[in-house]
Amino acid sequence: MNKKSTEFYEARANVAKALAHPSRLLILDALQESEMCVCDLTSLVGADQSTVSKHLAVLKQAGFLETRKEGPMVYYRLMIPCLDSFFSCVEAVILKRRDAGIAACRR
Amino acid sequence: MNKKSTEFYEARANVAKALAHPSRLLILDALQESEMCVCDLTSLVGADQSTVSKHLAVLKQAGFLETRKEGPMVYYRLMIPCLDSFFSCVEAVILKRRDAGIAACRR
DNA sequence: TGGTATCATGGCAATTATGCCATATCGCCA
DNA sequence: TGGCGATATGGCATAATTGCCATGATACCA
Repeated sequence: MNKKSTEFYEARANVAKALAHPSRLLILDALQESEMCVCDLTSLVGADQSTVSKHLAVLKQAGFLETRKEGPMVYYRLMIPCLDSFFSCVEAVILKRRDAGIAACRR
Repeated sequence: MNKKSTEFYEARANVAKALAHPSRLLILDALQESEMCVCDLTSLVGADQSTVSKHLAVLKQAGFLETRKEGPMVYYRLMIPCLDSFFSCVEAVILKRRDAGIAACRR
């Protein structure tokens, strides 16, 4: 049996942490359509520009995004093609909780 | 385009948050084999029993786990069958960051 | 060169997560 | 009934996250 190391799970937890914020999920969703500059994403998210910039840094550092400079603007694009299956599993969890929710999550 | 609501992303972020801890990922991994009681998982994780119990509560509340009581023991079992695709996408992100170059998503 | 627009970063306060201890609850058995 | 083992919960201290403000850095243009 392969005993997985602590780093194994820490690395995965770091990836999950990058996804653990509504604004970052909104950003990933938007970038599935096409690349966008920070200004576009700032107005989309509706937070301060510095806040959005930090969210983008988190997603880039985690490995989800890459950047492209064009003049004064920075365009972010999605680098992970499997987010669909990722989110469909998340959706399954949400549906599961919604179904069982009233019965199972109340104590 | 259909503008998704804030709750849409908040619900998904809550699911991701449940995955954003190494101990919880270890627990999910272990439960893919078979159901386990809290005492088993406590020794597996190597933390205080109350800590593990709280991790399990997080995973259950998020919709990943269900419980079965047998005498004084509580057995937790995995309720989400798609974690494999979920983690393979996480793995793709990790490889992407490690290479910082070309990495395909294994499906 | 000065001004403006776009992004990134430092710093700070407020919120949230984490982990352990102590303790409560539950099931079982002598 | 009393006691023990298995879990859950409250409380608290510490750490991490979040969001905004202020500011720095860069590109472009008049």
